[in-house]
Amino acid sequence: MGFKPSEKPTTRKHKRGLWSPEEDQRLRDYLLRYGISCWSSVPSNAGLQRNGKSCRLRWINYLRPGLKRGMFSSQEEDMILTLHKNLGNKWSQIAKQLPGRTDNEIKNYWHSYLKKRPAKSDDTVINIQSNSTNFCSTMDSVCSLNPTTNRVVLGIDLDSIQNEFQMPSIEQRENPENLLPRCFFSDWLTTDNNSIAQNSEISGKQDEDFLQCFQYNEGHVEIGNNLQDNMLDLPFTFLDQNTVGSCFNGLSAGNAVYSGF
DNA sequence: AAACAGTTCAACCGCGTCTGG
DNA sequence: GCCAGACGCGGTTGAACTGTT
Repeated sequence: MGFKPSEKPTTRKHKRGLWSPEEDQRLRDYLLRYGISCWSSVPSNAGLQRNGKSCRLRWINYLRPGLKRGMFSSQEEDMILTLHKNLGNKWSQIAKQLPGRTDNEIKNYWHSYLKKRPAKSDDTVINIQSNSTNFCSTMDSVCSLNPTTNRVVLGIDLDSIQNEFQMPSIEQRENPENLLPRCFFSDWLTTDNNSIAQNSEISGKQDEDFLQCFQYNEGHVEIGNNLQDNMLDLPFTFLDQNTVGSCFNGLSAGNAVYSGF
């Protein structure tokens, strides 16, 4: 934190230090309602004495829906070790491969636990490929390897997703007046850079299409093949794009569904 | 029970990159 | 091309917590 709360200068423009529950609530309410256009304007609009940077960090690391709290599973540990071996301290890149975890969280975990741990054999990825057990569990989702297709399958409990992300019910979906708040799938489903657009079988599709494909495939998305070769270049594919519903047809233009976070 | 040491993790800082004028 | 503001990332800090003596 780098400060002592008791030493807060009264002349400081922005409040610093730990966030109070009231501040969290203000920020959460504001962002869920209006989304993010410009972080620097968020504090004043939300009635906070923080700076935009602090708000952004608080949101990303703590308030953002879909974050997974608590201990890392052994599978997650293995993934971090494998990815860190390949990437080094590219925490944001590593975090993208671990749904629900933040770069800060992973970085802390690395420095607190993994760095001190004796090196394990580095066949984690091979182990992933050699059996079909889940290797990545998150809030209500699991990643596993489809041994037939040799692709990673992300399976998600749609009920929990709907609750967590305030997705519309079937009835709500049919009513275009019911617009979603922004949902926050970017770190669940995106891979690095533009790999989706570049490599995906849905190249060229827009964000909404992507999410539509995801949602109405019973929560299953295959996210790549040849995992062993390059975990960071995972093209997305969809098990069945035809099962997409009209779930997000009610979204108005500019009402980003999952991107931008 | 108190003092000290070690650990955890939320938050800050600084810098590089991106973007729009 | 230049500049300023915004954003994103990795490194660092230190309060709070936990364990040990």
